[in-house]
Amino acid sequence: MVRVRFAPSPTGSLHLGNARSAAAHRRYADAHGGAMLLRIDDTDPARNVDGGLETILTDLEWLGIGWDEGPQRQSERHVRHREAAHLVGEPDADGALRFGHATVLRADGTATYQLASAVDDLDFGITHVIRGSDHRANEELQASLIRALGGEPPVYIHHGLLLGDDGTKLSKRHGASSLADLREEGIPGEAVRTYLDELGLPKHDVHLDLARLRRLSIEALAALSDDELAARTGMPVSVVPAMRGARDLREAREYAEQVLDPVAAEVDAPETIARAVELVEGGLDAKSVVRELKAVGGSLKAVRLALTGRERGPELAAVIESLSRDELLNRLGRCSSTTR
RNA sequence: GCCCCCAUCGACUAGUGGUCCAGGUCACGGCCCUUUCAAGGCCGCAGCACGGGUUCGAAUCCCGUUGGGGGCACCA
Repeated sequence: MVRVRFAPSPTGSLHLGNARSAAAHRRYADAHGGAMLLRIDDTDPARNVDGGLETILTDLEWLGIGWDEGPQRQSERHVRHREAAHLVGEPDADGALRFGHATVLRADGTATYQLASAVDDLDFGITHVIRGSDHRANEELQASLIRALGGEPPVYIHHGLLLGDDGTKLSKRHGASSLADLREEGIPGEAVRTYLDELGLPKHDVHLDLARLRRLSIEALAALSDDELAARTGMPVSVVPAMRGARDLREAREYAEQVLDPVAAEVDAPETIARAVELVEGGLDAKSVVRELKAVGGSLKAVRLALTGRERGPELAAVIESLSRDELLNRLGRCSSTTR
């Protein structure tokens, strides 16, 4: 029975590297009919952030990644860790316990990552440890610790790292790389999940490809039904036509707001506006209205301005389609009266 | 400095000795669509890091070089 554990530290929103690891664990467990344990590596009180656990749970849910056991906080296992440290460690001059060259228990009695990780992997019957190559050097120590405790070490699988633009290990300083950042930017969770799954677990490093992520965002949006798109953006279904073509949820919201909240604008094209009013009153559909306006050489720009107050935005036909007849006449009428 | 890992278009990759004068996707460029910005459609550019082997035959195997990354904490 395969058992893996995803073990983030509660230091804030997961960055893409961690998220990639989470997705890889889920996939590995599923592929082998195994289980995934969620473990919170919070042995260092100094690094723990308030609400750190909740943030991680939110991130995982957003990605659609579930787990089978946990969350298990390492800090809650300190008694067992201390016991194990005394089993294998040697006291040093500062009152800490060491195993070989590594400290396993600090002088204040708290376990270090090396110890806690090894003990928990052993106690929870972890069969495969999947992690980035930045952990490669930890394998020997941790395996030794487990053997010293009378256990059999798991299989260690190290994969290449996710690199930022500068070609170094992705970290907070690279910016816009935490899940919270991406969510803020309007990238749908499933686009991120797809991207992470595409990464797989190669041994070589991989450059973070933001362009690919944006591409997947466009595709994820295209795959959403009208109702889903409306729900995700918190906008009424009626304005969905105006949101199509947006590249992310934030942009979709902006498009919708343009239609929903027009700003005042000077429009100087009375003939086009009058014609538009006629066409709308005539009950023509959006596309036909646009076609007819074009046929008479009307200024579509003026119509857009009249309807949204802006010079740019979603395709005019989509804007018209997103508005009710009354609202269309209202906005067009308001314009023709102010320009006359 | 020492130890470890890796190496196909700009990026992500397919490719595991012949079917590869290397295929796909993204980016990029051009065209079309669009009286806006996108989205969409079509076409195109571009690569096996280098040098030695092994072999009838190498992107695929071996060695070296170069390049890149990671580690060398009482951080995880």
